[in-house]
Order: sequence, then C-alpha cells, then structure tokens
Amino acid sequence: MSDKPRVRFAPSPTGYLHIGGARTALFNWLWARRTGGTFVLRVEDTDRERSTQQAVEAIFDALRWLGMDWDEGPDIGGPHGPYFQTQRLPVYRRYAEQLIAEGKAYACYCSKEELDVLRKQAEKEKRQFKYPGTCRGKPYDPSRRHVIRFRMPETGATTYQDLVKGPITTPHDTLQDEVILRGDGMPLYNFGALVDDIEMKITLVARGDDHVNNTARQILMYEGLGAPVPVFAHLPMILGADKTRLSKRHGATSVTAYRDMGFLPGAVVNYLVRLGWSHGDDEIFTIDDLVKYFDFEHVGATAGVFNPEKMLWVNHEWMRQLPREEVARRAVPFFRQAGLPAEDDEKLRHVADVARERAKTFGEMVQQFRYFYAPIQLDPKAKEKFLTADAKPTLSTIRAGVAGLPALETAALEKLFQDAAAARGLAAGKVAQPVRVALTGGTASPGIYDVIQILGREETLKRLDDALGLIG
RNA sequence: GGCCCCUUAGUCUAGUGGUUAGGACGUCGGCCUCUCACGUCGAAGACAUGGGUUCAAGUCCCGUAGGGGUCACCA
Repeated sequence: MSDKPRVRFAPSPTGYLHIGGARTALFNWLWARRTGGTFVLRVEDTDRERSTQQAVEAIFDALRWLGMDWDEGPDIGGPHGPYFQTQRLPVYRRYAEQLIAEGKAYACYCSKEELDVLRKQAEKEKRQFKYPGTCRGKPYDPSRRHVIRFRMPETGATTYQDLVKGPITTPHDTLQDEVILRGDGMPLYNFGALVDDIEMKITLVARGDDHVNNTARQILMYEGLGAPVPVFAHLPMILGADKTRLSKRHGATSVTAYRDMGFLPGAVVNYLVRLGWSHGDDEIFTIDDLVKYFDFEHVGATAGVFNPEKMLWVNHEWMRQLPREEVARRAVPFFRQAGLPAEDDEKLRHVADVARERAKTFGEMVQQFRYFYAPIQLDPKAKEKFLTADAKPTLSTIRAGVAGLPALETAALEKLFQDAAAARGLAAGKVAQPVRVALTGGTASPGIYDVIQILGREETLKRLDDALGLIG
C-alpha cells in the first residue's frame, strides 16, 4: 500500500497524561508529521479495575492542548478500529486460537494460587521463578477455566536493532511461557499491544524505556504469527531531581497542571522534546521547526532529569516572542480565575506588554501584577523606607503634575519626574521609588511611567492621595 | 539476585579518532538603569574509573564502580 510510517500512542486510561507519556506521544506525533505518516491513537483499557472514562477524556484533552491531532483514534474512528482494546476482544481471541492451532500457544489450567506457591518457594530458595511449563502437553479444553500461554523457545537469543539504543540481545532462557490471554479473555499487555500493532499496521513503535524487556518476547510472537516486525525505538525515562523515576513527589507531573499554571503549550512541547532530543545547539523551536527537524537519530540513550527551572525559562522565551495582543488574550482567564476584572482591552495589552518580560508564566503574571486590577497590598518594609516625611513633598509634586498633565504621555511624565528631582536636587530614583511604592505597594515593578499609564490618571491620583494620607 | 540498558559540569546536551571539549538552564560578578525584569559582557564548572587498541581516545574494545529498567492472569 504505502511505505509511509504508521506510528501510535497507546495510553492506558488509568490517570491523567503525565510528562513522560506526553513526550512519548510527541515523539510519535512528530515523526508522523515529519514523514507524512499516520499517527494512531489507541486506548489500552484492558485493566478494567483502573481504567476510567474520565481518564480517557483527560488524556485526550491534554494531547489536544499540546497541539497534537491524530489520524485514527477512538473518537474519530479509522480503517482499523475500534480503537479501544476492550472493544477488540474477539480479535485477540482469534490470534490466540491461531497460535494454539499451530502449537505455538496452549491453554494453561494452573490456578493463580498454585503458581503463587511455586513462586514463593522459588523465592525462598533464592531461585529465579519461571513457569515450569506444566500444561504444555495438555489438550485444549475451553470448558475449563484457563489462560493462554505463548510457548517461548528455551535456547538461543533474540537480537533486534533499537532505533535509539542500538542492538539489544535477550537470551531466551530468561523468558517464560508468557500469558497472553487472561482467564476472563482479556489480553495481557504484550499480546494486546502486539495484535493491535499488527492489525493497525504499525511500522514503528516508539515507547518508554521500561518496555525494552518486552521487546524480544513480542518479536518472538510476531514471528510466531508470521507478521512483519516493526522497528522499535525505546525512549529514555524522565527522572526527578533525585534521579529516580519522575513521580508526584517531585512536583507536578501532569500536563494539565502546567496548563493551569499558565504555561504555553508550545513551550511545554519545546521543553519536553528537547529533553532527550537535540538539534545542535538550538534550544527554542516552534512546532513547525520540530516537525521539520525531529528524528530518532538524535534521541539520546540516557535518562534525563526533568528540570522545571529550564522549562520556566523556555516558557518565558515563548511569552516574549508572542505578540502583546496574544499575550493579553491568553492572560484573561488567568486574571479572571484569580477574581480580577481584567478584560481583553488596551489596558490589559499594556499590562501584558510589560509583564511578560517579568513573569515566566501567566500564573506568575497574575500574582505579580494583581495591583493593576486590585487595591495595593502595601509592603510594610517598603512603606517604612519610602513613604516617609521626606518623600511627602515629592509625592505632592508628582500628584500635582499628574493632575495637571493634558495627557499621560511618556515624554511628559519623564519631564515631570526629572523636574521634580532637579528641583529638590535628588537622583531620579529618589523620586520614582516613593511613587512606585504608593502605586504598586512594593519596590519592584515595571517602569514607573508605564505603571502610571496603565493605572490611568484617576487611579494614580487616588493611590498617591492614599499614600500621602498614610504619611499624615 | 538474574537479565537488559545507561554513564560529558548541579541539570539538559553538542561531539561519530586529532577541538583551547561547544551551547543552554541554574549559580556568581561587571555593565545598562527610576526599582525589578530584560539585555549585554565575563567567571567558575564536565568526558565515572582501571586496563587495552592506536602515532593519536570523550569518541573503539574489555573489566570495575555507580545509576536506571524489568522479572504478574498491570500496562
């Protein structure tokens, strides 16, 4: 048919989409878009205990937020559906029956309890437990409760070329006759994923590093089924600061948590892809850049530590490159969320313009600049230092000046401040700081002329009066 | 513990036998400046270790150490 790659992302809906899953999805998606191939989304929901519809929605949402789209999937269908594994049970059964008919798999009637006893015993004797093949020769009796096991070879080894790790060899004597179908007819991961990958004609499997040990078994099964073996690419793990697998105790690990903190989806994508992949010395990539450059050749083989600081920096770079209108538009919900009456208007655009240099996320922006939309929270130290009797004449001068200016233009304000400083023989900072404290409540803010312009004449005068009142 | 994988600064990485080992985050310092931030200039900081192979090794081979993964009727 076509030699274009077909790749897939196959999450289990047992929770939100986490950082690691997102990166796996991204690598697959990028490769599909880069090559003009097909990106398939499949939901591996065979673990009924832990799978929820809610998680399915959450994962889809997160994928969409990151900007990924899929060519085939549960919600949009496609030629190889259905795309929920629990809706494909007959398919797995069919493949299993084929294997049984050819003597490559067999029914096993051992109970879980019996096996547990053996397992414990092996453990006690410090022996490696391996299913002994008790049921290998037994006839197939579907009426008895059973699982299906795939017959693994006992000697030799399987070697495959991993796209990121190179050749990987697994000795067969470490393998046991794997259960492929549970007693209730559900496929196990190794079998379900493989059957679907065959049916969905997946040509490249890029997945987490934790699956390397599954690969040889799967290859043996592909061969047993006479199906073409896809190319495998095992992506290195993402670790926390302590170099252990990234988990909740390292902080936020869900994609949506970063959305809620006010990260830009493109920046999250940018950071995540760069974690484990590189393109020379480049750091900032648009999505188009990534689609243009992404390859598995430059995916590193080593696990990487997730560094929130650097992601913050990447996000900041992205915010600064956005047009101010866009920053303002995206900032609205964050201000609203904080109960601040921001609107997508000229004022917000001015706020956005000066704030994006100083805030690395929209969350920070709201936190830092709430005084543009709410009464100031006067920092006691700033008050003590700058709202002094000495400052009173200066504040009065500025108040009068602002009141009398025909328009709050930057040049006019600049002149006002310079004159005020000169008149009293002060450095410019001596004038600006008390005004800054009066208008913002603190000692750090955007340029004072911007602050005045954003607040407007009325609010500026009010806040100056308030400060003057405090000094008494 | 068996098996598999990995190892360049605190972190992400460039590097495919010959480089003063490059970039980025972070850190520290200078400059800019109405504060903060931005920007800018600069600094400190790495090839885990021991053997080989080679005229030459971060790059190739072997060992050691350390780290990670995996050993289910989870995925």
